Amino acid sequence: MAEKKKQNENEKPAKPKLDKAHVADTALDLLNDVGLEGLTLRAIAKQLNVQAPALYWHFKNKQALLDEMATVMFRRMTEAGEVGGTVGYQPAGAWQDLLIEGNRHLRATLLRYRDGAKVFSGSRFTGTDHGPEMEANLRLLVEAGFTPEQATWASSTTYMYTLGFVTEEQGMRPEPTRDESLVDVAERAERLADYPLAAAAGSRLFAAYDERFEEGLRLIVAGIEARYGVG
Amino acid sequence: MAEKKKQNENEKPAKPKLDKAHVADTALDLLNDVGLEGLTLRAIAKQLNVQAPALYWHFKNKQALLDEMATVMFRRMTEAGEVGGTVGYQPAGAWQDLLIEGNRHLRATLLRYRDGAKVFSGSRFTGTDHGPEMEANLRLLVEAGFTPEQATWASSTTYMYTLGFVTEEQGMRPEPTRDESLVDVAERAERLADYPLAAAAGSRLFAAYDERFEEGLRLIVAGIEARYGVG
DNA sequence: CCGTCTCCTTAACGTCGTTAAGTTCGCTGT
DNA sequence: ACAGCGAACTTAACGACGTTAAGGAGACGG
Repeated sequence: MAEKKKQNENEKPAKPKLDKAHVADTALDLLNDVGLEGLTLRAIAKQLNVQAPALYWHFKNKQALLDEMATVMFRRMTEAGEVGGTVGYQPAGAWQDLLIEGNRHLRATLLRYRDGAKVFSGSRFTGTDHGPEMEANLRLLVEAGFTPEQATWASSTTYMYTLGFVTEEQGMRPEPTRDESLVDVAERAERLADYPLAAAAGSRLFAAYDERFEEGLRLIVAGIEARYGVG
Repeated sequence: MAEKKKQNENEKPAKPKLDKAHVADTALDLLNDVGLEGLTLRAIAKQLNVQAPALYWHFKNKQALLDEMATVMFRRMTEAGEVGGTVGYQPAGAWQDLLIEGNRHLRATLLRYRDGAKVFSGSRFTGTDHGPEMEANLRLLVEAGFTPEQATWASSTTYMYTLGFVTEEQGMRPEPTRDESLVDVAERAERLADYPLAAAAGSRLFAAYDERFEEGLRLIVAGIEARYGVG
């Protein structure tokens, strides 16, 4: 009875003791394969070589798991060494770069996971990991000359825009790898034949997400410059 | 052929023959009572004095019903006599009023239904009812001096912002009538005690949605003015 | 009067999130 | 060395969900 630790060659390859982080990681991987509607507790459990109710030892319910996933997404977003992620790092550009780079990175992070925006915006963070990031961002804006209120409005507006944009983007083509749209653009153009501007807008809308996102960001930043008078 | 459509009505108190519009209307009413997660086919059917599978005669599946609900929401939004709703109506203000009033009205419409933004952005319109509205909006912008591309970007950016905003807003306090927030602001402030700017931003964030939405809209419109040089 | 089409019913299937109860295992104190 | 105990899981099951299959009532045209 002495040597029962970790030998036993032809048995299950791994039983590395579940924990919150591991479950959330596995669930995020699975999310890319099956999407949010296929992300069932049973599927996650199977991926972990475990039965579904085992997850209830680590999470009070499915929403708590989703919250943890959102927190992991946020952590990955900030620890990827992005602007404002590490306190004290002063970017070469001004506050404009902070906002643009930050939201660019937010979008990129959400796009890494199928239905990433829905998971993210449907959940709330579990800890206070978002505190330092938020603080650094706001302080940089305040130091650039904004009032705290203006700083809040500026980052909130860009944040809402990015979340809305990616939610729509992933609703149209939820696969992060594939490139095909869910909407048949030709069929749509036919249906809207009587509305040439709307039809033409459609072809601009359903393609070139990157460019459209960037332009929207630039619009908001230009508006902040204009209204708050900080150049 | 059949002229004998609607006689003999003094029988049961209600046998009004289901149709798509009636089902969608009832479902929208029910949505305000039970929310999106409580909006089951069985609950909708019960409200219609009908069994759940009866709905499958009118809709191919639940998503088709949600699409119809979104279409009804859009129709109600435009037929409420809003800017650009009726073709040819020239608002007194400039394109700024078109964008601001239009998005204001979009938000108001989404807020009328519990989880309205989620229903709306998770669905696609069923007909071409949105064609005239979209066309009128874009044409007004083009006539104001925008290129078609700029017009598309301008309305798309504000649209994404509004959708993202209301989605977050309803995620925090999903009840359209109640006023209490889902987040305990005091408890949150305590958790973020070490991050004064973030904590202060929180109290600005979780209250005064109206003001925050308006300010974001003004920021975007100011950016459009600045970047596209149309005053 | 018969057949057909429309619109709905009853019954059931498989899957979902979740709970209850029991089992295994490793640590701890004595 | 061993009883005890709590942590981490299992098996079993419940009720509700979206959805499908099959059938039945009632109006209509020939």
